[in-house]
Amino acid sequence: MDAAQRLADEVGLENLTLTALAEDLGVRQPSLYKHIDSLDHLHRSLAVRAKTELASVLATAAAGRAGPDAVRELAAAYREWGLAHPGRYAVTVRAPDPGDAQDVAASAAVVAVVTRVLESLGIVREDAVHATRALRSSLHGFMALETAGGFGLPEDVGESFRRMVDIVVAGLTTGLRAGHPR
Amino acid sequence: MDAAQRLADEVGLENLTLTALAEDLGVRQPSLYKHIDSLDHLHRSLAVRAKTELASVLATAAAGRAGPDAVRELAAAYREWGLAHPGRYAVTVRAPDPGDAQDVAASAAVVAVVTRVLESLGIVREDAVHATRALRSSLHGFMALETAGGFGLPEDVGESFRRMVDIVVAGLTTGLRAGHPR
DNA sequence: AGGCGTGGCTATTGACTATAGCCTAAAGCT
DNA sequence: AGCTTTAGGCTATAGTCAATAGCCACGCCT
Repeated sequence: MDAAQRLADEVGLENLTLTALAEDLGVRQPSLYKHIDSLDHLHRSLAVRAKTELASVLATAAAGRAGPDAVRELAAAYREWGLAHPGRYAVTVRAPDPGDAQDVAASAAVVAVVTRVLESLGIVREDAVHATRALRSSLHGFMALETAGGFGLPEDVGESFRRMVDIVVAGLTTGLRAGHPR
Repeated sequence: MDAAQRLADEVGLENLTLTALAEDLGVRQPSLYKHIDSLDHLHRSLAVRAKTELASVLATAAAGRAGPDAVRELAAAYREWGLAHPGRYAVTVRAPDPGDAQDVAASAAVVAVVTRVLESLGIVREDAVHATRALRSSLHGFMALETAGGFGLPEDVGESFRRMVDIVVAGLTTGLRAGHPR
């Protein structure tokens, strides 16, 4: 698992092949099946680890903060971690199989951190679900486009990220004061 | 190309194999190489088509509208088109090879529509670049998570999308009035 | 009639996932 | 001490894909 994680970060999740992993471990490719059921199962295991790690990173970043400040710290930690560990990050996006309790729990842990932070913005109940989706979408979309090389223009990408987070924070707090505009 | 597009929408871009496409066309797999250079080249061609189509869909949706209303219409059209044509949508995200003029132009066309709409919100110059990135990130992130099955909770996903767009619109206009919070 | 381009085809290679079935060495039992 | 089980390797092999090489037939244009 450790080797798989490292390899995924190095070569990208899509290039994490069992052949490459076996070679990395100095072992023949079929031997890996003594440890995993399938490539998909490997991805799932990596996902559980990565989601757990991400939840902890986010929780640490937001610890002791509240409101807009907490959101900004969380967002910054999210992007930093994702850029530092592209393989791990890619696998966190995988939705869990609803029957897989461990994976579901790991996914929920990430969502829980975000929800807690939004709570500190005063967003609760079913508003929190929608707000969490909005924030997650923005963060993930940015990462997806950034790592896909989607931001061609010379403007600073970090600056864009900070501004996006500010926009979302402003929108979330405005929405609270004004009700939900339609 | 037509068949490839249709197949991609039906089975998903990742399952658009040359073998399947050849079968669909009633032809042997190597014969396809008389028409395309590689699978990657096929993706690139599909991308140019899809980006062009998306730009036109977005332009139509936003035509005759301005301000927040235009953004909402554009966003709704984006999601609708993406959900209706998942294969086409997926290929839209591919960043163009900088040396591929056609692909670069098609990508720019999409960005141009978004930029025009943001202009009608009063966002211009280098602010527009950051705002475009923010809006695109949100829209794409939402679609990516939605199509990956990432929204497990029962809350209405369409409602989440509308709220996210409202949040971003509110954030963009607030940011204008208040300067850029940091 | 000759020449050529278009668009098929078979055969084959090489990367990859996955399965079947064999072997060995250490662990644990009696 | 001797037997058995199990963990973890291995080879061989099948099946799916993309991709290349090289062949052939048809139609068109001179």
